[in-house]
Amino acid sequence: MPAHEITEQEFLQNYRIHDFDVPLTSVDLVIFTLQEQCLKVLLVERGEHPHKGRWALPGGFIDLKRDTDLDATAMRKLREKTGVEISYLEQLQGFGSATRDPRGWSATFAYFALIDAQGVALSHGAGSSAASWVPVGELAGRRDLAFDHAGIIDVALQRLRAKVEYTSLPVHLLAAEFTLSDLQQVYEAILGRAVDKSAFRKRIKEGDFLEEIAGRQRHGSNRPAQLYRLREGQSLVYFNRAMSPLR
Amino acid sequence: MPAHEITEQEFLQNYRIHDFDVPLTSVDLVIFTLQEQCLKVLLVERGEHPHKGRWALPGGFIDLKRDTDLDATAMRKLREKTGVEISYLEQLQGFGSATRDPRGWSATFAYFALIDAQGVALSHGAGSSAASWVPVGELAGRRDLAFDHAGIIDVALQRLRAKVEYTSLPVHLLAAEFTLSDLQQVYEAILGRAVDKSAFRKRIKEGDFLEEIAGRQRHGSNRPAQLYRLREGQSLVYFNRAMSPLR
DNA sequence: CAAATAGTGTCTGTAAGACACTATCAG
DNA sequence: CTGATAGTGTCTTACAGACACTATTTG
Repeated sequence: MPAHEITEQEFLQNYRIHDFDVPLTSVDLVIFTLQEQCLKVLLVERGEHPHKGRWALPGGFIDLKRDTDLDATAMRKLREKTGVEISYLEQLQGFGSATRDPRGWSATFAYFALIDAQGVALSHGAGSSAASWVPVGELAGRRDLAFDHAGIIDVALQRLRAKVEYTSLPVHLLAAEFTLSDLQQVYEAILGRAVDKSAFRKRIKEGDFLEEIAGRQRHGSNRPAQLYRLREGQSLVYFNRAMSPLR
Repeated sequence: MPAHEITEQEFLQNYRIHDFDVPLTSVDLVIFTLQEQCLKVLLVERGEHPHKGRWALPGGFIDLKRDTDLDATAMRKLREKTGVEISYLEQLQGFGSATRDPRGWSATFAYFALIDAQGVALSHGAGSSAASWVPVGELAGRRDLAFDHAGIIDVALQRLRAKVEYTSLPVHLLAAEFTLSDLQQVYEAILGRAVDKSAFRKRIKEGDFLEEIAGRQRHGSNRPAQLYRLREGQSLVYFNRAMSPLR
């Protein structure tokens, strides 16, 4: 023990991170996609203890050497599981308690991703033996998810459904080019109710986050539909009214 | 190494949390209050390394023995610093990176609290030598805050200002009994602009989260004002329109 | 009475909802 | 032509903003 007051530099030289207990800290992802008008969540079967063999959210520990920050960890996990490089990713919420993991006090930074699942090949990486897209409707009855992951998915779903009412979020579930009817169907699939076409289109056009792709139309046995793409840098637009009165 | 596949129980018996690196994980609080119509944040002067002597958000490590979950840690910190037992508390966001703390990879669960500061005696607990309420306007120019706390306060302020536009959040900055004029002043202080009295009162009454306190009025040299209190269990009401058009 | 703040009524503008209407393709 | 889906126009409704008006106290 030095007689003088120690400097910050001396303090750091003698500092040992494991001199006191810290919780087990991880990052987990709730990855949503849309397949056949049905909202689905990606789950992986755990290949390791604890909860080996049970289904869980993709995620894992922070790589202290390679991940510069939490977003980097989340992005890496997303890439490892789905191969997807670009998508909508936001932090959902932290979950931490003494009892959520049998190994002891643990905390997780849960993320929330929306991807277009067309052409996504699910990888079976280390630590997970299988992966599958599970319709959110089938999750209600399931008690077999690992840790508190069922609860995390619930919170993610609430957030998604809330944001759909007043933001442009759902575009991220579509491929780069889509029609306004496609987009309307996404809103309807998540909300679980029909929305008025005229009101919907007025709202979207006013939001001004899409641009027509000149000359590109989708043809069917009907009037061709204009194709749109997301305008550069407009990943999330807030409308100033919710989509339907709550009262 | 057992020849058979190990069971979950065996796995847990041999598990050592420090067999691999985990980040230093903490909980920090952005505690807002209103004094003289001015929004302020609680800062404490750090009494220990690192960043000894600099101002920082109140917070610290999770007590793995006593805190059952993250909310409990946040509530405990709030109580230790302010003595306040009941207030509005929500999780803000996680912040984590390799560089935010000189001790190494660290992550924090940032919380967001609103309290009525009347009668709050700031305690000078262990690890902090002084505490003070700093007006948010004075933070813009300050470069001397510890860690990434200036950035965390920025995010908290954005969240607060956004939510004021479409929720009943500001009631939590007032004492239990208040007039509608008091409440309007809080909205105006946070938004930094005047709001129309008639529109404001219609909106609040329709939200139906306040109740008149029968017979209780505040008297001055003018018409007395009805006192209101928050209705039981109505800690946060969402309006279905933002307060002012964003476009 | 005046001064001050509490509280209401009335008009207007904006955007959502309902829904009927027109447009444009394949076959 | 029909059937199908794309896309628009018109009327109504809900509610925020502006702002003038009334109400009730102290002194």
